[in-house]
Amino acid sequence: MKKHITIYDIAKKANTSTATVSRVLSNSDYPVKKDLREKILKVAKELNYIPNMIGRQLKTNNSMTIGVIIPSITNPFYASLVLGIEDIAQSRGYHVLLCNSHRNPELEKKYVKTLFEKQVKGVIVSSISSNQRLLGELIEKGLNLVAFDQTVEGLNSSQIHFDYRKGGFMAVEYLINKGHRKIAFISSPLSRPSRRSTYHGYRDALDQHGVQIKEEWIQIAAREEEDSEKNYEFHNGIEMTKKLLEKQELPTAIFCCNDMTAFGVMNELATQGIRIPDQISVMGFDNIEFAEMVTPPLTTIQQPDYEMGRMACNLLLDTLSRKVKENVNIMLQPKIVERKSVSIIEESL
Amino acid sequence: MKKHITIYDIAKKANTSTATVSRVLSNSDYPVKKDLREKILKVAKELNYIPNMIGRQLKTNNSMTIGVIIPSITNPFYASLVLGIEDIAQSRGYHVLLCNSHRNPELEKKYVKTLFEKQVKGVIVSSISSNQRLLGELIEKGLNLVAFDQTVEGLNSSQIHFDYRKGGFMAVEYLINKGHRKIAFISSPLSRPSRRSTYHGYRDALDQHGVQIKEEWIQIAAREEEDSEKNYEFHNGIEMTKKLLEKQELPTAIFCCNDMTAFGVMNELATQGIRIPDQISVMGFDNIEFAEMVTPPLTTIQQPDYEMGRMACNLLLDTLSRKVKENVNIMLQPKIVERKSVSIIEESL
DNA sequence: CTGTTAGCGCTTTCAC
DNA sequence: GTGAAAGCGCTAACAG
Repeated sequence: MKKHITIYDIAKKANTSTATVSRVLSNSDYPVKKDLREKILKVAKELNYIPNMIGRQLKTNNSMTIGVIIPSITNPFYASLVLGIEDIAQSRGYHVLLCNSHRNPELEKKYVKTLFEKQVKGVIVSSISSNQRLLGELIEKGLNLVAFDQTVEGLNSSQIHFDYRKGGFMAVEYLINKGHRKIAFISSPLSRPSRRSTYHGYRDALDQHGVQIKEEWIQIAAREEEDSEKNYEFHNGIEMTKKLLEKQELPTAIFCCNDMTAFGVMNELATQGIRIPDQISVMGFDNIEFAEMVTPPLTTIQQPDYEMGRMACNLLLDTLSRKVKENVNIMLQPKIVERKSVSIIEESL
Repeated sequence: MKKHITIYDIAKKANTSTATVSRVLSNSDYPVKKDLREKILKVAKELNYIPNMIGRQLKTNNSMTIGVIIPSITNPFYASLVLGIEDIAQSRGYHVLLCNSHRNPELEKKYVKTLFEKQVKGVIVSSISSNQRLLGELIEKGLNLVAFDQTVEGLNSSQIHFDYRKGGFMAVEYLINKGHRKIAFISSPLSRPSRRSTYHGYRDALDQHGVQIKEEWIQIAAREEEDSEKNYEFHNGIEMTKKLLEKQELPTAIFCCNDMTAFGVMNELATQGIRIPDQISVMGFDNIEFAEMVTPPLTTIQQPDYEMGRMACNLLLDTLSRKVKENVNIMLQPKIVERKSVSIIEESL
C-alpha cells in the first residue's frame, strides 16, 4: 500500500504552492492563471491524485452527508422515501447515511449522536422517540432536522406532514359514494399518530354522511407490535379479518389502515372463499408498489412516498445552505388510486 | 451557534494536556491514573463535550463507514440485503452510506470514487459495470470490495455468490416431481449472469429428467430494461404471459426468473380467468416478503437476502480489520419454499 | 494572481 | 503516568 498523494505532492511537482493547487482542485472561483491551472490539472492527473475529503471537512466543518433515520428500510414505504431522498442528495453532491432504528429509542438516540459526531449537520427522521434533551441540545449545536409524520414537540425543526385524516375521510367517502353503508375498519394498534388520524377520518366520513358506525366492525389490534415480528401488519390483517368474520352481520367493505394490512385482509378473505370485491370490497392506504400487483389490484389512498423523500431532502439541503432560514411545515394531500378491489352497490331500497 | 468544545477546552479546564484527554476519551488502553481519568470524564460531561470524529478520522485515516452500492433500494431483495448489512455495521460501530446506482455505470463510477474520497475503505456492491481501471486503481490504493452475484473479473475482491443455477434446477425438478411435464419459463432479459444461470438450471432439470423442452414456452423479454420504468419486472411478467397464452398448447406450470415477474404472471392469469394453481401452476424465485402475501401464496426459491447482507458485511469488516487476509468466495445455497401456487398433477397414463 | 502560514480537532510518538 | 509537539490533508486569511 503506497503513500497517498496529497496536494503537497502536486504543488511540489508543479512548482507552485498548496494554496494554488487547492484553489484549482476544489473548483474555487478564486482566479488562477490559465497556464498554471492547466499545469496543476495535468500533474494531478499524472499523479493519479484523489482528494482526501476528510482534510477538507475538518477545515470547512461540512461533511456533505446527511443522515436518514427510519424504522426499517424493509418497509416499502420507507424504501421509496429513502430513494427519493437519496436521488436528491446525490444530485446535490451529498451522501446519505442510512440508519434503521427498528423503532428502538435507544438505537435512535445512539444514531443521532454518532451521526452528529461525524459532523452530519442534517438528518431526516421518521419516528423519533423524541429524546427532547438530546435533540434540543444538538439542534442548539447546529443540527438540522426534518421530521415525518409526528411533530417533534416544541423543537426547532421542519416537518413534512401528510393529511392522514383527510385520507381516511376520502377513502370512506369513496366507499359511501360507491353505495357502501356497512364499512368496517381494520388496523394495527393506534399507537402512532398517523394511524389515529386515519381512524378519525374514517369516523368523520361516516358521521358526516349519516352512516351508522357499528363498533363491532372496528377491529383494531390491541397488542402492541413487536419489532421482531416479520410482516406484522400482514398477519394482523389476517387476524382482525378472522375476528370480523365471526360477527353476525358482515360489512360490505373493509377499509384498512395501510396496504400491508389490506393484503392480510385479502388473504384471509380468499382463504375463506369470500370473493373480492363481489362479496366484500377492500380499500387500502399508502399505495405501495405492490398494491397494483395483488389480485385484485388494490384501490387505495396514495401517500406520495418518493415525492415526500425528495421534498424532505431538498428542504433539508436548502436549510443547510441557508437558502431556507425558517422552519417549514408542509402538509401533503392524499389522492385516491382507483383499482379493482371495490365494487359498486346498487341502491336497493 | 456557539463555539464547539474540543479536547483542548477540556484539557484546560481539567488542568491536563490534550494528549491525556484524548487517551481517556477515545477509550485507549493507555494507562491514565484513575483520579485524572475521572476528572476528565467529569469535565467532559460538564462541558457537554461531543467529539468531532473528523479530527480523529484525519489522523487515523479510518472513517468507520462503509458504502453499499445497489441498483435500487426500492427492490425488496436489496432492501433486505441492506438491512442485513446495516444491522451488522451498526453492531460493529460502522455507518452505512447508501448508494442507488439505478444501474447507471456513470453513477456507479461516481459513487465509488466519491466514497473513496470520503475515505470509505470498504464497499459492498451489487451490480458493478466493472470499470476495471478505476476499481483496480482504488483497490490498489486500499479499497476493499465485497461483490454480489457477478464476478468482478480478475479483481482482488471477495464475493458472495448464490447458486442460481441450482436454484433454477431445484425449482423445475420440484415441478417435475409434482407431475408437471409442460413447464414454461418466463423472464426478463438474460442480460444479468444471475438470470442466465437460473435459465440454465431450468434447462438442466428438463434435460436431466428427460422432459421435452418446448422453445415456444420460453418467454424471455428481448427489450432491455429501462431504469425509468416502474415495476418493470411485474409488467414484463404480464407481457410475457400474454404471449405465452397465445400458443396452441399451454403449459401446466410456469417458472419465473423472480417473484416480481411471477406476480405479473399471476396477475395476467387472473385477468384471463385462469385459476392458479388448478389450471396453471406458478413458481417464483427469490422469496421476497410479498411472496407470502399474494393470492395464492407463491411457492418459490429462497434466496437468503438478509443473511447475505449480514455475511457480506461481516466479511468486509473482518477484511478491514485484517481478521481476514485472503479473498473469500462464498456460495450460498437455494432452498424451496413451498406454498400454494403449485398443484399436483396425477399421472394420467 | 500567487505563496506563506496558521490552523480545523484529534492522535501519537517521544521525552520526561 | 503525563505532556509537548508534530502532524493527518486541506482551506483560507493575509501579505505580497
